[in-house]
Amino acid sequence: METRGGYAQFCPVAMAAEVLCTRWTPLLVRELIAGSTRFNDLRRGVPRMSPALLSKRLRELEQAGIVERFDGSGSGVQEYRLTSAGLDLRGIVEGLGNWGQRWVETQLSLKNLDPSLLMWDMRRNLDTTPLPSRRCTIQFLYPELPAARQNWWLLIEPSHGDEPMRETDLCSSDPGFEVDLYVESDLRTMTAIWMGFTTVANELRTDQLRITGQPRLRESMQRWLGLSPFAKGKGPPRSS
Amino acid sequence: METRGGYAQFCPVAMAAEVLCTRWTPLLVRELIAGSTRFNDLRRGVPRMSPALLSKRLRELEQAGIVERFDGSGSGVQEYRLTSAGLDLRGIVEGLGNWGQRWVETQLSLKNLDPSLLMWDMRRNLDTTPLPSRRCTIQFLYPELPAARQNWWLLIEPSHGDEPMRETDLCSSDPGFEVDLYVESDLRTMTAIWMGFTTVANELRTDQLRITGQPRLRESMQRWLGLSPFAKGKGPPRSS
DNA sequence: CAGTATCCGATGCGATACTG
DNA sequence: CAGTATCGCATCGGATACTG
Repeated sequence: METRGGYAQFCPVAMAAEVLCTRWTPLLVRELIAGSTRFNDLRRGVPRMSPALLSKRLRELEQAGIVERFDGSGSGVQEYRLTSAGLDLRGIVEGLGNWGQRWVETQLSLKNLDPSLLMWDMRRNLDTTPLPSRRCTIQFLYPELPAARQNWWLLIEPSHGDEPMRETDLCSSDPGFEVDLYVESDLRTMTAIWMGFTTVANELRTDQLRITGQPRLRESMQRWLGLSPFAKGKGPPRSS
Repeated sequence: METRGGYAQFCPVAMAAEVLCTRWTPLLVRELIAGSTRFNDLRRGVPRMSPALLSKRLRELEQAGIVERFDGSGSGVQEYRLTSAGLDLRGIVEGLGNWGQRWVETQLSLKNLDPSLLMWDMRRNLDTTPLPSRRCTIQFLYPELPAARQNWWLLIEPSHGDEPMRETDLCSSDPGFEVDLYVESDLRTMTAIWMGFTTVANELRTDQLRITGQPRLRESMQRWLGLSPFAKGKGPPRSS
């Protein structure tokens, strides 16, 4: 007798749940929807998932017709892209996120802090329009964390001509550029801002957040720092 | 080290997936949304789920603030009702169902036939308005099935005054009333009709479906038999 | 970098039986 | 009817190491 097989129900909810509702899968799909295409980029979005399992899930999604794999630009680099069926999952993942944001205790969310995840998410949703067009380097500090996770650098490359999309990089070791802005807070505060539970202004006021550096960058932080795609009444997870 | 705990991510998708994406849970929620409130009614919607697990899931959902349990009408009968947070899951479950209907191979759906589930679902979605206001008894026959699952009776109680909602019952043993309509087909055909993959008229034409009894009931079958809630958006948008 | 191979423990969950 | 108790196994998946 098969244990733990499918649901053996013709109901479409069952068919969908069978592929989608296994461990890590919704988060992986979220990461794909958000625009990551390469193995190690995906890993950054689901840091505690083992590579073996990630690989397995990707194969499952491929087989389910949700993901397509192909060689990215020749050099043997694999890329994973959502198929139409996969893209069509966006509404469901958004639904999950919105539901979570609405109904799960804020306190509970803020029990699961993770700087790498936060920074990776922030990097993806940066709004570079308020930024000067030269290269910007913004350093984040979380003094309460162990040394290896205290410092993060967000690099926004110079804008080329009228290309609107600027390259951004996230580093956890000093890239060596002069820093334009320092942002310091505890991880919980920064995460709460990101989630839309509070604001930059608010936390500056109570000194939970300290910013030093170029006034222009400082003033516009609430704008260039995006918000989580699920922060109150916000739109879909932005892709790239 | 904890194995298989939560995701430890602050992302709301993770928070939601943690409660919702465990085995059987989406189907259980579907059943609750569909209106079942009592333990054994819920069981009929998820027949292959063990009572122990059902009980466990209900407790989990209760703890997650999705379900509320209380005494139904005094007699110690427990009822399970969705809270506001639970009702708010409707969009997600519908999303899953619509996605499944659109993207999972029809053939695959029709591999998982289950007469009790089909009949239970049909009973719930009957449209009684085309039916005469006296009691109606409709018998379904699936000749290819083992004896115990061949025969099903749908009882639609007489309508009282202008009460629009009529009591309906599903029996798998002869209730003894005179039968107004016999419907005979293989289970696959009936399921396909229910899912919106084909129509009553179509299957009558090819003799996959045989109906005998009162002409009025026979003619209106496509109407009084509802359709699966997911039948609307059917058909994968072919990769045209 | 992009994964695969192997190992193995915990546990999810299926089956069955039992209680008020 | 409405569940709870118990058992046991398979499998899920975490950790680690290894390969092209």
